[in-house]
Amino acid sequence: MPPSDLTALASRYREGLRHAVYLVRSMDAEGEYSTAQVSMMNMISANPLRVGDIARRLGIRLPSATEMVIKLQRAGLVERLPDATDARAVLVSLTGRGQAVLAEANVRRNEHLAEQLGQLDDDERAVLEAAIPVMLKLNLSPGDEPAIIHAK
Amino acid sequence: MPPSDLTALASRYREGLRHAVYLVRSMDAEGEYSTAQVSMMNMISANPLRVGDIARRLGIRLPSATEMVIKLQRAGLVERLPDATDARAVLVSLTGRGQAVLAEANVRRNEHLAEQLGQLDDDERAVLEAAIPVMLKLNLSPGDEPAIIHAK
DNA sequence: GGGCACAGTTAGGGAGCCTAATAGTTAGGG
DNA sequence: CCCTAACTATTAGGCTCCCTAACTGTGCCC
Repeated sequence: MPPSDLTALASRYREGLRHAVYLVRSMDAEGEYSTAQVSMMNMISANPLRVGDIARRLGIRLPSATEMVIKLQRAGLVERLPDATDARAVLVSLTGRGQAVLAEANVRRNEHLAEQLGQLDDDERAVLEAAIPVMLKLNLSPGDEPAIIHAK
Repeated sequence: MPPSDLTALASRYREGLRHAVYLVRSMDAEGEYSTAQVSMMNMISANPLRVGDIARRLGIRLPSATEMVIKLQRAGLVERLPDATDARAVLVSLTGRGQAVLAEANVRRNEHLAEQLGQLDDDERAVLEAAIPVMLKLNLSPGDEPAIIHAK
């Protein structure tokens, strides 16, 4: 594929990305908990994770993860436990209430989005579904560096 | 399509949306100007717009648009002019420097994203391209004009 | 055991969004 | 006409989520 076509596709995909951001924002506006919070809770729902692991997987810096954890802890959704194998580390796990809230938030968000998806026809949905794995591949900063680095 | 499949698709698309958000954030980290700023500037690059029109098309509230305009004005990229037909309104237009900065920002962002797209194979790119119009359809805000971002 | 690396927190700051309250302008009905 | 209701934008204050820099405490290794 010639570079000029790539750039043209990039330009159009930027529009799609912008709309995706709006969609996420509209979902955040509906529910009690933000996308960031729900993502973090989903991340630790299977196994407790260290704060550093959370930060790395969310693509943010450690202090940002600490801040989010503290807020969720104050809301009673999350616990901070010592790691038996390393006294420096802090394990973050969902409380019982956190599990309930998370389950409900996931249902809510899925239903909200399903409502939007219901307005598409079958072909459009198939096209969207096929694109999801590609969208996942496009994630920059495949593991190490956070997505956001403030210039300056 | 049964509702249960819709919800399952919603759940998977949520993951795609999350990655899209990361991608946008990583593009913001690279350049000097944010996606929000570039979108606003693209919006007024053809014709000056009123602050209210900008807010509506960006899907944000009036005070948020005012704030963004003021910041861009202080950076010398944008001007606020009176509307001859309505003394209440304020028209926002790009300065010469704003036009130059915008053109360069669009090029840089497209090249940055094109680099990512270049790592896909042709089938994946075709799938992604086909999904863009569907992504745009998903963002219709009820009652109002759809938020259309003019990427260049 | 001294020094360095690592995990996390604290402190301070910025972008970008919000609601509520305010000032100024327009337009329509009495 | 004028008065009021509706509209446009701004100001004020507040929130989340992200950042860097500086700090505390722990682990490791020579």
